[in-house]
Amino acid sequence: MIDTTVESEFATALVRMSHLVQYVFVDVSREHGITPQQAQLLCMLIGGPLGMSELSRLLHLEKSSLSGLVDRVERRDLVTRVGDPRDRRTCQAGLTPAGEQLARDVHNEISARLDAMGQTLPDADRRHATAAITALLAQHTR
Amino acid sequence: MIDTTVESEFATALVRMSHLVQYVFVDVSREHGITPQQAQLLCMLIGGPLGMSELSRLLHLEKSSLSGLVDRVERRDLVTRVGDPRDRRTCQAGLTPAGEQLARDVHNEISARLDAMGQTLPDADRRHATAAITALLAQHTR
DNA sequence: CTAATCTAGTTCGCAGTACCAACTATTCGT
DNA sequence: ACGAATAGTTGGTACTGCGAACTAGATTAG
Repeated sequence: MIDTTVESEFATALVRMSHLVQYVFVDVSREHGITPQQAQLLCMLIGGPLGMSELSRLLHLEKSSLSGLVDRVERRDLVTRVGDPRDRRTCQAGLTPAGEQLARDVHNEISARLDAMGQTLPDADRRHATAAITALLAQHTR
Repeated sequence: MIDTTVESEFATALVRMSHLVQYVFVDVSREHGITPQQAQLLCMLIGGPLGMSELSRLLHLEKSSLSGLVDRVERRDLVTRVGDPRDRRTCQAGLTPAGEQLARDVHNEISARLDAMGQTLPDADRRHATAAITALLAQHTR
């Protein structure tokens, strides 16, 4: 039997790294009493409120999925929907004070853990890898 | 108001890269009619059957979650449970021929897409980044 | 200016994910 | 042989994410 499975060190490294990052997300979110999806949403709102359509695009979610996600964090008083009087169809999701605090805590904790991992790398290597990844992201995020 | 949010380029790059990889996983899995979790399980079994406990550890899932996941792929005839006569408590999950084919297809397609992304990087940069990530993974995977 | 259309978001039903607690069955230690 | 440890399953709950159908408000065409 022929082994038809392609082995790419690059792809393998990315996939395994991705899982490692996911696990950090899961762990930190859980420690703060929310789900990773909710954490991602909160972190995305740190920069300011965003419309539902915008969020749905940023999070790669169908608008119906997003409605539910926002419902659940709103029920926890972490986010509020604010309507726009200029276009009464739309609304913006923004962080409540509690949500703002939680978002920053989660964001900082995740950054701290990933940075701690990065410390095991020589500074030059880490900077080089960061630059390469950032360049790759720039190419593949429209 | 003070901005208490830490900004780390390294952490940000990892998180965004992780999401990009996740989207590839979601897209490819969907195109093959399975969920990303099922795809991850199938890919993990390419190397041969594994016990439920082993899988639960590798996938960071509670054993009850894994039972359900294996149930669902077994219902689709992609995986079978095989009991061990030497220890009648345990069982191994292994790929069926259809599962083997699907696993390889999904794995190859994911690798191909990630490699294609990597092509936008100079060879030296890509190799350097791969080495750095691999080193980091070695440190943080027991 | 109204009718047709488009857009923004919600609701509903469904399958899947993941957890915990409780359980069964088997094996191991003494 | 009996109590403890181990492997896996079951059942209940909350959350995730999709598609289809829907509501309401904005926009465009005639």
